[in-house]
Amino acid sequence: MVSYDIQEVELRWQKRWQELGVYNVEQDDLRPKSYVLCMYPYPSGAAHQGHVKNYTFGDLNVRYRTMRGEAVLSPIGFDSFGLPAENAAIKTGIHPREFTEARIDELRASLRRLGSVYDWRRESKSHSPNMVKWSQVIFKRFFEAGLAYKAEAPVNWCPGCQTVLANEQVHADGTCDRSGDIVEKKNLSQWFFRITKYADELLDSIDDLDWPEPVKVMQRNWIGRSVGAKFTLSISGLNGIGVDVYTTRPDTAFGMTYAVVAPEHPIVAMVIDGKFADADFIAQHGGANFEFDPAHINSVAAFVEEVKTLNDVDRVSTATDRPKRGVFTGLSVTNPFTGQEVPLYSADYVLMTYGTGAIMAVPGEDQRDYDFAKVFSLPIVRTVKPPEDFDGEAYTGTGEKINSDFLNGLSIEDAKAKAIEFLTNKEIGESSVQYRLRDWLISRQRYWGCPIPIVYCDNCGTQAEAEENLPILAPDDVEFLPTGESPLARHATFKDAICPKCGGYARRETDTMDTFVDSSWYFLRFADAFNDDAPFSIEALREWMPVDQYIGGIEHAILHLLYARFFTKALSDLGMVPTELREPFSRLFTQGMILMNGSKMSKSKGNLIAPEKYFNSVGADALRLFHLFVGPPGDSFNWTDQADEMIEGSARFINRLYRVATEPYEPKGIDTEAGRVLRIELNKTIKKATFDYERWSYNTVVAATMSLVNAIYKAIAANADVESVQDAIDGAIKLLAPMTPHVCAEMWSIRHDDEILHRQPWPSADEELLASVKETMIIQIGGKVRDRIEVDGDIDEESALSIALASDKVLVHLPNGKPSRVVAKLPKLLNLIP
RNA sequence: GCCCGGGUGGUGGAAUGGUAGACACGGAGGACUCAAAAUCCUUUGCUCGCGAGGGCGUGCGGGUUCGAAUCCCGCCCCGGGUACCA
Repeated sequence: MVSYDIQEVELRWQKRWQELGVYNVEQDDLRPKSYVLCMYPYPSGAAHQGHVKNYTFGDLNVRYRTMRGEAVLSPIGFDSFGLPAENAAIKTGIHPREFTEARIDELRASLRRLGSVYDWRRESKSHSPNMVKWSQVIFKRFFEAGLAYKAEAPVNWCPGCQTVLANEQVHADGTCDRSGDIVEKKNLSQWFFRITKYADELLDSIDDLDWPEPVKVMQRNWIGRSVGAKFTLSISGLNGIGVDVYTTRPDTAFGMTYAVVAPEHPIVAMVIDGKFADADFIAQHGGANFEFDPAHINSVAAFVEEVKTLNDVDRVSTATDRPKRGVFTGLSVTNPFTGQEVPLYSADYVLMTYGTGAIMAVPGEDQRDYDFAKVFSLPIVRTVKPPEDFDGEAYTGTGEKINSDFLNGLSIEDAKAKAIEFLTNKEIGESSVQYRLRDWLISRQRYWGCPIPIVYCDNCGTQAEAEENLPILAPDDVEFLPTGESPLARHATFKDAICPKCGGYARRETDTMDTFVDSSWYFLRFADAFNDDAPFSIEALREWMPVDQYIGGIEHAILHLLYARFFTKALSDLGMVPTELREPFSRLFTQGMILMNGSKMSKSKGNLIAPEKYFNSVGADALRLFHLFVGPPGDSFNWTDQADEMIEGSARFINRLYRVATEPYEPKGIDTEAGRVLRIELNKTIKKATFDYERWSYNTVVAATMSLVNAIYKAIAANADVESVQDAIDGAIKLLAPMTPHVCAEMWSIRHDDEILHRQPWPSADEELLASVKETMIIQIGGKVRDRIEVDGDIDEESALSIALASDKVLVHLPNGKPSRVVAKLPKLLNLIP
């Protein structure tokens, strides 16, 4: 079946593109600039099918845009810090650097073998001293600007990874994104990035991004802005002690029949400490009429203990179907709207980490409160009139306000505003905006990451390392042990530092940064990869940023893409990137996954079908073509036995074109009409393929080109003229050049005296020729197709009708011999209504 | 539960309100060959009919329209995200 030496041709062209530097670009390039980037790959070794798909899309875009006359920045690098290398070190004793470099070499070789082209001079590796230095410089600037801070907080600890995790790395069911272990809560002092400062801008500017809608929706939900009111509920019988609550429904305050605090709320600790049974404390707060039954101290303490023993999975995952649990605190609070006292409960359906950790409970209009009220037999009052036929429990719909004194009769919206006005006037509350988004925890108790460039001085406190001392590199002489303690913390001298302020002894921070920090700015470095003075310059970023086309997996919808957006905005405010650069990625494409039996094809599942197998048999071009042809780029593909047959089919098509492109064509006689038909087909295909390239419909580009090749074979069988046939072949080669680059380059160079195909301009369709083509007019009777007739492209309704009425097929279905009505979309369609 | 996608031949899929099933894979038949492979050609939604031709058909039920896979309403199923966020 093979008609050319695939291995030889593919390797030769890979070498040639590299030597010619076709895809090396300079800042002073005069062509229009664009930037195409695939997401920073983690180097896990040789490429898998997911990589092949991803990098084929990337490479295709680079080559297509280059042929369209653009100077395309196409860089590549490796997200080379991370846990697997360190875990391997614990297991095998091989240093993470050595391990990682070997994996990078494998992945790099795979990408080259795939035929992916890059400006390799710009290659980056997160663990290189150069990149570590710039990560640390950026951290230092963040620290100085108050965007990086250290705080004690309840954090997610993964026992499997032996480190803390960001909220974004913990799944809804409380398991670790990477290892799947159940994440534990620990109170630790950790470093955070103040991403919440940008919550509003991160949310609002999503609208303007040319990104897939599902990704935009996920980011909006993750940031989770909600608008409502915050106010204080004072403890009945005491002065100066209260509980702040947050609600999005201040209009329902008249329906508050109890209040709830989270088990971790400070007021709960005060109950357990016996504060409310302490005569001095009560006297201090003017509690002459205060009543408290000390029996509650034990029952509250017991409840808090019970909750503590539950991990997140127990507490959260069965959220909606588990009966509500809680305990009466023994305290009452006063509803400021009604003046009534209502009981204060503690329950774990209220989370300390959201809002104020306390709520007013309105069982009439909130299902969770309703469920709790039922368990504890608490009163339920409706403040919104439900429809007549409402038979649910809590009513959350719209309606007229009732049982709400001065809010009665108002709409919910108006009542909200008036309730906030009431709180503001009484100076016990105000309108408030809350976010689901938390600050980004970046500390990791691991070795193979970028060290946090901070020292702790007994005299001067927490200090950023002096810039001239950067990079701070992790020492090589460490022991990798599965103890859960970072090798850096155990190292004899790494901790020893000099305070940059006073010059005295200081203790060095031993935690490293989350690897998502590295991938939050690497794309900026590519634009100015040779800069020795700064991570990047404003001028270079003005030339190349933002990334015009970003390509990667949907699994990064929140984590990487949100962090990178935050970095861009923060760096912009710090003056390190252009002020007008607020978003890093103009257009995003998320490719589909490769599945096998319904689950993701991956090394850990042991269901990999290695690309090497195909590189060594049918070649990279055929494998690329298969991935492009199999379906829409955004769709997942379930790998079955049929895949091999389809890959064979791709190889067959390539050979079919190769044969016709390289064998001499000597027609016996000339059929000019056959030539004309082929010419029309060629120009139609150029038009369609170009349109489809622009809309990322690569599977239909392949289909259109296959049709063209079929037409070429037909034209040859019909003795079409040589020029028409040769033009059609050249056209097909150009249209396929971004998809199957090697064989196309080879065919072009054979046919055109060693010319470089990928430096050729993109073909354009002959519109004049296309305008002269006859169209097929569909004749419908009452919407059903009854005949098809060839007509001129500019036919008018009158002639179309007379042609139609001359057709027997039409007249059979038209009892009166003429229509009662005519709908014409000429020249494509004529619909006659009987 | 809520929020996104999606449901079309034996299979992957095509069709931006206008010929449903392009293009492939697989199947069937044929040519070439001593034979096989490779290659080339024909055919391939279901159904009635010898045929010309007709009927049905895009998860299900309604609707809008001259015309619906496509738009609207109500369901069913599959995939993903999210999960007591007040």
